[in-house]
Amino acid sequence: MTLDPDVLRALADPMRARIVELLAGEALCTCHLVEETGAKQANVSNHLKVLREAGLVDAEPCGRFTYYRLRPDALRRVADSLSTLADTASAQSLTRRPC
Amino acid sequence: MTLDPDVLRALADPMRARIVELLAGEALCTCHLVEETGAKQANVSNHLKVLREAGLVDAEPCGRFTYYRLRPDALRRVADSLSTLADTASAQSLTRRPC
DNA sequence: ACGATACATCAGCCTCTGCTGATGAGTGCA
DNA sequence: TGCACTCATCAGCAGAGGCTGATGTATCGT
Repeated sequence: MTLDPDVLRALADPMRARIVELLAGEALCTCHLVEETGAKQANVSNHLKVLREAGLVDAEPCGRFTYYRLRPDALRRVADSLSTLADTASAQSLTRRPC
Repeated sequence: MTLDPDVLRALADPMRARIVELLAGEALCTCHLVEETGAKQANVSNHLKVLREAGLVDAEPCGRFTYYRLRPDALRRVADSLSTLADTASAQSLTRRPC
């Protein structure tokens, strides 16, 4: 299992991480996120685009609103890749390649 | 469990992700990583500094060499935070705050 | 039909960050 | 002691990415 740079990069930004944490609790539309984060609308929209393209978030148009929903499977994939990496590291913690 | 931006940012870079994957198999010194990645020595050294400051890697000076070892606990912490975030998202997948 | 609202996109600016060549410190070998 | 090697750090540069104001599109209420 190899690490996905796009997903990790999307999660690495503090504002996007905050959005992900907010969306973990409930589905929210952009105006909610603008209100919660205090950021400008264009800024939030840009971050949501990054999260969407990384596959971390689904957009659900609903009238003139757009609800955003977190994709737990995407989060779980990253968690698994990091977990298995930690496991292999633990297993070979004493191995050291000679110079 | 909140997401650690420093650790995620450290993992988000492709070259650093590659270094982490290499270190998951065995402890390596900088010259090994320079050889494996094909990057310049200064570049690798900078990436290792970022990984070190994020707590993802331990440096073990050994004569004129410096061995780097992955810290599985740090990796597991990120994995757990992402996993619990995925769990809470799954549990409340139908909740939607009204506009 | 018109105004208000929600959202996306764009161009411009600015900061951050990764890459490189050069230099310096520390270590081991002849 | 002198030389080669490993590694860290620095200054400089170039590219990426985040923030903002402005504009465009679509939808709802009156």
